[in-house]
Amino acid sequence: MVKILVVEDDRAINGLICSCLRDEGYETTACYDGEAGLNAFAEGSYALVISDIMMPNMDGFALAEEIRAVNQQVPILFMTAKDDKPSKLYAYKLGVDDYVVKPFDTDVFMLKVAAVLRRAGIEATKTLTVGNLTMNSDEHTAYVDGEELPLTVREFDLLFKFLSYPKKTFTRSALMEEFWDYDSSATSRTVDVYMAKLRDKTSVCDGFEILTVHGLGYKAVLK
Amino acid sequence: MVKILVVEDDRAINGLICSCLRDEGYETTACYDGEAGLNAFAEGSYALVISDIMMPNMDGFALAEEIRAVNQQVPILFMTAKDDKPSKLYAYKLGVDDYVVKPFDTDVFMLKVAAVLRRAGIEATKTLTVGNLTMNSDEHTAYVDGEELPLTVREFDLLFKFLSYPKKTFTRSALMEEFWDYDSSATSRTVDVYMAKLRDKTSVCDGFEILTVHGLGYKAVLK
DNA sequence: TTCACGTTTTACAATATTTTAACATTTCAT
DNA sequence: ATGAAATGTTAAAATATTGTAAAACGTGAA
Repeated sequence: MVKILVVEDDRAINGLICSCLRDEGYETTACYDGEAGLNAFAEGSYALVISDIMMPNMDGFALAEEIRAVNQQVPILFMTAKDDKPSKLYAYKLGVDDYVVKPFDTDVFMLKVAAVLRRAGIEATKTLTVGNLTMNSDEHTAYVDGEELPLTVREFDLLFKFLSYPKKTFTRSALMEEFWDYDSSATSRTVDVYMAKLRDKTSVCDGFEILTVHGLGYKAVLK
Repeated sequence: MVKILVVEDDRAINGLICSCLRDEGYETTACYDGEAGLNAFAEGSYALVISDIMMPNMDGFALAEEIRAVNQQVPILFMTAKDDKPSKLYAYKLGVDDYVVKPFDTDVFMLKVAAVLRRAGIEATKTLTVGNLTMNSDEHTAYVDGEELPLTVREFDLLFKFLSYPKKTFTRSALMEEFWDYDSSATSRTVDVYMAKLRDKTSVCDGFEILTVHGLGYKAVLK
């Protein structure tokens, strides 16, 4: 199920958008200010964020910035009455994927949503580049300076996850829960072994580093 | 008839591309600058636009922007010598569907064209050529160096799929879901047996190789 | 029915990956 | 500084996955 986060303080508009999206088969979460939006984003895994710009507590720009700090992948679609060029430029600088000026036709809007998701589905989410490393989840391949870096499935999954959320610390148990079978009896020390392997294999990478967070787990940081 | 618009100022390259595309059964229109491309696009109904980036009068980015202003659907494939990241990002932001860096192999290029058309939901050509192998999905026949390669229906379907998405890894369950009956009780090991058969039968092919992705499934890679 | 042919299962060998376990080293709180 | 706890490292052992050949199965044509 594709989940979309809708952040818009005007409850009527928010409701309208959510209902249209649900008609199209998406699952929606409504938030009425930027802060609530950011909290909701941290909770669930959303395929797309649709946000107004002018909102109480935290505006759309600030929200986009906060989201980009933890996630460079998720597409963000701005929706606003502002049609001035500086706002537009600023939005694109933040890595926003599209910009819709209110009032808009819901049909056109839905097409934009579909286009953004399609683009994200085809390109953005499936490939990831950090420094001289490129990972492609379709091919399940990793390349360093153009040369293939052989990774096992588990190694690939772990590295892809870490690089998808740079700076985020993952606990051993969170990783085990996500990548190991429900009934796997593996010790959490297993994760440590994988980290050692990944550090070894990615020692030729120049864009990031896997750090230990003592007492918690691991994280990848960009450099 | 599927019509493709080719916008490229280098007449030699433009001619080469058009001739390859016509060989595959597409109808082509050649334009030698962005402005001419835009006019041509407005005239006819094209299923795909292939465009260079650096061109006189109007560059590829501007052309894509103009096209997107009137048509959000048509797939656009950029073709360029530029391999810099900003250009790439900008291209994707404009809703470009793929990006080919020159010089490129015509085989790979044709496969990309077919893949883009397939994603756009446009019926692609029925024949596929990789190295000395040619497959025709209408006739369900395969030829190696002009000689027929006998394949069963299932073998044909699998091989055609793999070569339609080179480098993409297919899991056993995805393949079973696509090619086996809903209520088929076949084990996923069945797929392995077919892979062995295909590897055996295509051992005389020089254009690709079927690789195992341990823990996931299989993929075909061009060589 | 038998035969031919494609499909599926099975069994075992060959590989590759994952996990354990042991010991080394580092970190952190006291 | 010191010791307990956490983490690093490594290789062998345990598992899991894949390759392959042969047999079993199913189906339609002669």
